[in-house]
Amino acid sequence: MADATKVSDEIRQLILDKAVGRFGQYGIGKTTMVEIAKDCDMSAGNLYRYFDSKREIGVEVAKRFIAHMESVIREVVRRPGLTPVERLEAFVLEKLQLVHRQVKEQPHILELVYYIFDERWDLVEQHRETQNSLMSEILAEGNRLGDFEVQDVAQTAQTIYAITTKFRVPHFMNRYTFEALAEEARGAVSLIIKGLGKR
Amino acid sequence: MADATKVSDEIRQLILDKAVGRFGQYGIGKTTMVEIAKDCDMSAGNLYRYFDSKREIGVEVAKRFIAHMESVIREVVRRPGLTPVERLEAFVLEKLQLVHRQVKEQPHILELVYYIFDERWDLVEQHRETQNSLMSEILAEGNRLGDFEVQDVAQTAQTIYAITTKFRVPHFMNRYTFEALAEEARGAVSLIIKGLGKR
DNA sequence: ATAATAAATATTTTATATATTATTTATTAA
DNA sequence: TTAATAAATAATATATAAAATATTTATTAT
Repeated sequence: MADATKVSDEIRQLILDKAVGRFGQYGIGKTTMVEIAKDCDMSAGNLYRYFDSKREIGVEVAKRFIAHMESVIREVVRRPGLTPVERLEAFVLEKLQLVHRQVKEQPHILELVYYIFDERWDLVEQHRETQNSLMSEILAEGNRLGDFEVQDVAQTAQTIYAITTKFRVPHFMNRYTFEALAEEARGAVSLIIKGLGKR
Repeated sequence: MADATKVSDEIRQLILDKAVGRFGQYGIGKTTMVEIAKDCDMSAGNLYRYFDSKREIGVEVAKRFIAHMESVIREVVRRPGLTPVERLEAFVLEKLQLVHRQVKEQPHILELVYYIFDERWDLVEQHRETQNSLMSEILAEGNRLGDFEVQDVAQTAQTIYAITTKFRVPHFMNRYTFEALAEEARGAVSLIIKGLGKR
């Protein structure tokens, strides 16, 4: 039984692997269930033993993408030896870089994210909470080391997340060059840092 | 001669007046040139003596809307007797309120703004410059009165404009309630103000 | 019993015809 | 000569038919 579920989870993962490839290159609309099935050496109908719908596959792929971003950011931010200020800066600038590169290199994956924006707002909120708690971690460490003097850590984290929105929403990536955004982001970070410091 | 152009400008304004009415209520797509012409008691063909295209009418209506927002904000921000901090807060919160109300009451007008996003990015930049110089005004006054201690006024104004993006982009108005956004905006303003203060 | 398929059906997308509307031009009035 | 219109044309949007694709179901294999 535990075995059966493991096998079937492996097949789910296989399907998702193949789906990312197609979705990333051609977009969800131009990818057919038959194509995904062929990539997995199975029939289209059989996909439905593992997912309810193409839509669900799309959502799972988007979830993976979000999870990937979260882990990259987490790793960068927690890299040993950084000061809290450096962590905060990394948080904002790495995310910008990540999203910007994605927009340029595999814009189709972002279709899926927009998908989630419309259908699974709960996942967006969950992501935001994850990011907020990472930011809270940075702020708390800053407080501990005496670099910051933040009263309400959680609410300040939320504020910082809100005001750095421009630097991670795909929409803006096509309007400005990466350098223009990065420049603004650095300005934002240094203003924020001043705001966090001792009075 | 000066007379002729005045007359023809009056007709242009009349056309725009009628167009706003239709566009605001039904959107640009559902409004026909014949309808606008009828509202003006003229033939559809005659509209082309005053505008090159329906598209141009749309752009001019959007320009008006932007100009209206600019004047409301300018007035609020320059209201006598406010402290620089109050002006800054008014700048952010009034804009939020204005856009939010617009989204709820006449969403179609924002179609036109998106229109401009795609076709007349120069107007968006011009608006941003206008807003930045208003913000610079606030910062300079704050410096003068000793409330702020801003090194580079212009660049700080730009930063503030960038980090308050979430509070004026229509897209976000449907995702969050007004109160949620206002709460975040207040948090943002107070963080910004700490960042502007003396070290 | 579980896993898979192939065939049947439902849904969605795409292509095409039709109708509406934007724009231009020829004509008339002030 | 300027302002306007009505009629003609070009472009766009809407409705419809055809094709492609997603999903379900009946059947077969393991």
